[in-house]
Formats: sequence, C-alpha cells, structure tokens
Amino acid sequence: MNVIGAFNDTMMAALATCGVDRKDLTLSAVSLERPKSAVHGELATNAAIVCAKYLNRTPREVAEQLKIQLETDERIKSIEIAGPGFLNFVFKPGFWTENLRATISLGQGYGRSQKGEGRRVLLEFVSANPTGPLHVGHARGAIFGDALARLLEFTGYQVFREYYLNDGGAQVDTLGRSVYLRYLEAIGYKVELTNEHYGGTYLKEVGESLAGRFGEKFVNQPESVWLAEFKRFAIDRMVACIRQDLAQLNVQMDTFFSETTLIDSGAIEQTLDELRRRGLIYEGVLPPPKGAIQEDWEPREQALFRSTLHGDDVDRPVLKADGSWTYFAADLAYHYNKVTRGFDELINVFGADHGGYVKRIRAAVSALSEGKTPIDIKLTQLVRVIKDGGAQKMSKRAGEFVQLREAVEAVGTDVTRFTMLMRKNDAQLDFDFDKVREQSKDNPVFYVQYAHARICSALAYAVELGMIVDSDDNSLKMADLSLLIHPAQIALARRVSEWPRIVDQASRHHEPHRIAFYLNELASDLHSYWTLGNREKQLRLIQEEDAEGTKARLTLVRAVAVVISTGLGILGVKPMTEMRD
RNA sequence: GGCCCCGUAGCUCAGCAGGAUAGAGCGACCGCCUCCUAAGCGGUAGGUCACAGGUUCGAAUCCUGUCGGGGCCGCCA
Repeated sequence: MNVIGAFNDTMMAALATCGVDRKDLTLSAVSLERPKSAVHGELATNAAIVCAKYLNRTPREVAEQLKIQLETDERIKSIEIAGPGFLNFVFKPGFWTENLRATISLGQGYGRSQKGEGRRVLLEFVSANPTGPLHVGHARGAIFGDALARLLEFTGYQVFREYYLNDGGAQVDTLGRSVYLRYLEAIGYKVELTNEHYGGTYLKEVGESLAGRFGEKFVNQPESVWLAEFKRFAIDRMVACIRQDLAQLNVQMDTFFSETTLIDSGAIEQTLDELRRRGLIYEGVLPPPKGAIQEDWEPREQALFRSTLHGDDVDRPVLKADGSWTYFAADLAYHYNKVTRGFDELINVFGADHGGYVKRIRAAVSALSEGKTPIDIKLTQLVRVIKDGGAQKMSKRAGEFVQLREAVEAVGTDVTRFTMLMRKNDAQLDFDFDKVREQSKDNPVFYVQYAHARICSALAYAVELGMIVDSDDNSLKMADLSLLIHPAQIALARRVSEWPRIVDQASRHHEPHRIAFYLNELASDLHSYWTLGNREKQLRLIQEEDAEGTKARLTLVRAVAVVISTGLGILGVKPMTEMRD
C-alpha cells in the first residue's frame, strides 16, 4: 500500500490523455513530491512544466488541462496552479488517514516491495586483513554493509553477504612471524618485536596456545619449518575473533571467501588465460608514477591488464618482479569468480583508503563479465575516534588502535549502529566516545527510541483502562479514522505515508542513512504532536470520555510505531518499548 | 603531477532523480510539566550553499575551471 505512489500512477495516466507518450523519457523528469513550504500544497508536481515543450504548448495550458482531469478524483480536495506551472495538490484528510489502517494491517510488511524482483546481489564488505581484531574504522563498513543488505532484502533482492579473506599475502607472513615471537615469549624467551611485526597484545594468547600445543618443538628452527603452520593457526584464530566482533555488531556473513583458495586452485591462471584470450593481457612497461618521487623506481617489462579499455587511467600489473601474483591478480580472479557464480549485481563496500582501487575493480568486472554485470562500489570514509576530548591515532602495526569490542561494550550495539548510520557513507565521521556513551539527547538513537517507547506506553495504558482489548491491533483496525482532522494529526499521517517512498529511494541509491534521517523526522513529528496534547486537551491520545476518538488517535500513533519499528529493523537496531531506568 | 571524496549557520551534518522563501541537531537566548514518560515541545538569533563561468523557464544539486581539506598513486594489502 503506497498512497502517494498510487496517486502518482493516476497522474501519469492523466498525463497520457494529454498526449504524452508513456514511454517518453521526459516522464522520468516528472516528480511528485512534498513541497518545502506548506503554502504549496501537500504534494506538488512539475509535470506541466516538464511536458510543455514536448507537447508544444505553454506550461500553463498543460497545467489547466491536467487540473480539469484530476479535479474530479475523489481523493482530491483542491488543486492550484502556481508559479511557472506547478500543480499543487491538497487531499481530503481521508487520503492520508485511511493509509494508517493499511499500515497497521501490513505491520512490518508496510513499505516492503518487490522492486528487486528477486535479483541476486553479492555484497562484499568488511574484508579486513585477518591480522587482528576489527577496529572502529572497520565497524563503519560492517554496519553500512549490513544495513544496506537488510534494505535491499526489504525491497525484494536476494542478498549474499561475503567477506573476502586476504590470507595469501605478505602481511600474513608478518602475522606468522609475529606469533612465532609470541610463542617464544610464552615459553620463556626474551623477544624483541620490531616494527616489522604486529605488536598488538592480542597475539600473546595465540603464542601461548601454540606453546601449549607444540612445546619447544619449533624453538631455534628455521622459518621454513614452522611458518606455514603458524600462519594457518593464527589466521584461524583471527577469523574466529573477527566473527565474534561482527556478531557483537549484529552482523552475520554468509561466506568468507579465501584468497588462498584462488591461488591453490589455479583460478588466477585460469582468469588470466581467459583475459589473455580476449587480448586484455599484454607484456609492457608502465610509465613512472608522476609527482611523488620514488628513488627505487625502475622501468620494467611485466604482464599488464588492459584496464584502460574499461575506464581505468593506467593499465595494471598482474605479476610482481619476483614472479608472484600481485594482489590485483588475485582480485581479478576473485571477481571473475563472482561473475561466474551468476549474480545479477555486485556491490563492494571499501574503506576510504581503497579509493584508488575503484576504477580498476570496475574495469575488471566490466571486462570479465563483458559489461553484463553491474557493480556499485561504495566507499566508507574514515572514522575519527574522539576520546578524552582528542582524536585517537589508529595504527594497527603499533597495536594501539581502538578495538571495536571495547567500543561496542562501552556504548552498546544499537547506539554504535545508529550513530554510524546517521552519516552518509562518503562523509567523514567523528565517533565521539564520550558523547555517545552519555545516553543523552546528543544521541539521536534515543530520540527515536523514545518516540517508540512513548507510543508503547500509551497503548499499554489504554489497555489498562480497558479502552482497547490489548496491544493486539485488532481493536484498532475498526477505528473511525475520519475523526482525525487536526492539522497535526494529518501531518503525522502524511509522514507515515511517505515511508514506502523513502524506502524505495534509499534502496535505489544504496543509502541506508536516508532511513535513519527519516526516522528522526518521524520521531520529531510524534514528539511534537504528543506535546501539543499538553495544551490542547482534544489532542491527547487517551480520553476516557471519548472511546471512538481514542481508538482513532491510537491507530495514528500505532502506525507511527510500526514504521519506527520496521525502520529500526532495517538499520539492525532493536526498538525499545520503555526507557525508564 | 594524476585520480577519488569532501567544502552548506559558531560546531557536527541533511538536502530526495535540478524546482518555488536552503533545513535539523548541538551551542546561545526566551518560554512550556496538577496532565498518556520534560531523554520531550514551542519561539528568537545565526547563511554570498568555497569562488568564477556555463547549461536551464529554474542550480546547493548538472558541466568546466580555480582555491581549500582528506585519501590513494608498479615491485604493500
């Protein structure tokens, strides 16, 4: 049920009778939206302006004809032509309020759509190197990706959540050597970690486990004896740790895709063979990077991927000087794998430090799928952690980064999630430890939660008074909604009606933050209405002498609660039914 | 040098696929609880949407350039 969408269809039909071909592209520029100012009606359209040129008539004429067409519609109260040819609509109150009944009937299904038509989307996110626990910066990608997944599922897509595990590169050797030192340390040797090692104390227990398992077996042994085993052991531990961190954020992966399986299975060679067959791999010499002076740079002939044919700036090497694959070669194989798994769309969520990688991945997918598989790459910008009034530096190698677990334990999963979703993904974010744990009004999540809790409280009170049967919605479904006539009530109902449209836009743009902002506005409308009841007694939700009116008003706020609860669900935040301590 | 992101109120940020008089929160100031939760509400003050061109009936939004902040730039991942 989407009353605005339904009216939009009516309008488009009317436009067709004015002579606009429904397939014409100018129709995509036609909008039906809530004007900024209330004097321009409840909804306004630019249809007449947009189509005037196409119809070879003045906007005013088109507007007049549209007005006559639509004026007889039973939903309409009045239509006004304004400015250069806008049509401003005011609807009968029932247009908005009857939607409340539908909202309650549909419950968590209100706003859900089948826009995605079951298309299969592979969403790759987090993909942090398995060399330590997640930190606050990773949390943003994790939360963004997970909320996006929920949003897409809500709009009819089938989403697969995947973590790409970089368990094959040199950084994993570093990890293996680091735990070897911790292993020696656990046995009782004095060791010195250099900046060639990961110094985080979280590796100590890994060393202790290894000592417990192997005793002194690997002491004074060459790397070739122990490295492979220590690497594997450490990675398993790190992955388990990362899973825990994600679970604490309420994030679950469907798959962890291992880089080493690509190497071991020969998938990289196969992918490169395929590309070579298509003439996209060649031996060549790259120009030196401009600007930044690199004293050790030397021209070298190497195998290159012709990514410039697919929109990249330079061709990319796939083979290192020592004969091993570059990271990008593995990535080509990985994305070839994604393409051949038959997904309809790919989405990658990267951290800002991978910004320089976007074009070559796009080029890779374009080449590997022959332009058939669309890919969207979302970058999440940096998170600055503010603690004790200052920004914290994060350096994994030095082991002094702010661990995610610590943060979530301090502020809670819901607050962490909501806070990070109140920012657009490509804007920088300050995660202010001190503020966010205050549980005060500086915290938008409490504002929304509070609105929901207030409604639950009122409903519970009405049950206590015997005015409705229980918090089950059946007693509300029969309410006489024509009793809702106050502007504040209509405004609230109107906001509820916007929900399907907000969901649709957020989904289309891959921007879950729009849900968070909408919920904030909805909560604001609710609080505003609630407080009006202090002054104007007839607006108070529960009035014992007015049973029918009470039901109607409770229907209104119950619908608000449904939307808040659904919206929070998309963000992965639990609604609260009470907030008393 | 090249590429990507950002530049909107004192601060942190929204601004929907170009629409009419640019918004919210925080901070400042003035008000509102005998009452369904004041973790709330109403009001006042605060803007050359970085700058300059261009496209358009119409630009914070699209294009080009300049300036400023951040990120990245073969043999790290």
